[in-house]
Amino acid sequence: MMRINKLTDYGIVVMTRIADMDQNRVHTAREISEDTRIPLPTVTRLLKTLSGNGLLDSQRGSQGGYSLSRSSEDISVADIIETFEGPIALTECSTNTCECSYETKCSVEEPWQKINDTVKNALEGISLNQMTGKNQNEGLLNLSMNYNGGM
Amino acid sequence: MMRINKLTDYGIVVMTRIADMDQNRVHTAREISEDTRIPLPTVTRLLKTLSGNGLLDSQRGSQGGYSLSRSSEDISVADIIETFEGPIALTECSTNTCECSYETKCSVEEPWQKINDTVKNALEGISLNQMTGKNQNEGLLNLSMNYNGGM
DNA sequence: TTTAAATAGGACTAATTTGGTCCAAATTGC
DNA sequence: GCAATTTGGACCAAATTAGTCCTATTTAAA
Repeated sequence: MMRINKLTDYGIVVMTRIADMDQNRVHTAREISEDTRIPLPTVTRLLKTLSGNGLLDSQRGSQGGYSLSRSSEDISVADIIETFEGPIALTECSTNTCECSYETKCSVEEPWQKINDTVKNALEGISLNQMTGKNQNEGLLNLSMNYNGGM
Repeated sequence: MMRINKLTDYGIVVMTRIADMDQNRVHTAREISEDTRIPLPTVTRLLKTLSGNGLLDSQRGSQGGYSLSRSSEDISVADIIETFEGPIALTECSTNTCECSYETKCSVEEPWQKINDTVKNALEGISLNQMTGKNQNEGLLNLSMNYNGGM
C-alpha cells in the first residue's frame, strides 16, 4: 500500500511506451491500447488527461494522434504522477490547505514537509527516458549514485 | 493524492504523542484519545495495530496501558507506515507478488524498484524522536543535510 | 462537400478501499 | 469478585477509484 493509483501507474506505462515509439509520427489511442493491452476506453482517458496537462501534444481529426510534447529526457516521473494525482504530498497536512483538525497533528507538520520534499525530489530525478528499455541501465546507475552519494 | 492513509497519519500522530509523554508509565487508550482528540474507538484500533506489530508494548488489565517498545530514536516513520500499510511500494509491480498483466509494465519494473528504495530510505531516515516537539529542529537539519548533500 | 478517423469533454455506474463503530472475550490489579 | 483494561474480530457507511459510454468537435482525404 501507500500506492499511487492504478490509473497513474497506467499513465506511466503509456508514456513510457510512447517514448519508446517512433518520434517522427503521432500515435493513436487505438495503437497504444493494442500495444499496451490496456482497454481502449481507459487509454483514451489517460491520453486526454496527459495531453490536457501538457505532457502530450494532440492532433485531431483523421491521421491525428498523440506525441510527446517534449523530449523524454525532459519529462520526469514526478510530472506524470502530478498530472494524475495533483501535487505530491503524503499527508493533507503538507499541502497549504491544511486544516489540522487535531491539535497534535501540527507538531508533525514541518517534518512532513521535508519528507515530502525528499520524495518529490527523488521522483523528479527520474526521467521518462530512464524508464524506457534502451536507457534503462544508465538511468538506474545514475539514480543509485545520486542517492547513495548523499547518505 | 498519493497519500498515506488517514489511519496511518493518525498512527504517526499517536506514536509521536506517546513519545512526547512520560516514559516511566503506561498510557491508556482513553488518555491518548483525549490528548489527541481522535475518537476513542479509532485510537483503540490504532493502538491494537501498533502493539500487534511490536511498536508498542501493551499491559492488560487494571492499571494497564501502552508504552513505546523501544526508544523513540529507534523507531522510524517507515516503521509506522509499514505497520499500517505493509511494505512501502508505490506500485504493485514493485512487490514480489507482481503479476504484470500488461506486457510493457515489466519494462518499468526495475526503475520502480529503485524509486521505491529511495522513498523507503528517506522514510527510514526519520526517527520518531525527530517528529516530537523538542527535537524537531535537529531532526530537520539532519534530514535536509543528508538529502541535499547527495543531489 | 461528404465521409471517416480521430480527439475532447463530461456524465455515469460498479467495484474497491477506507474509516469508523461496536461487541464479546481475556487479562490484571485491587 | 469487580472494575479497568487490552484483544480479536465482525460489521456497516462513506469515500474514492476504475472503467465505460455517449455526444460534440476537428481534420484529412476521397
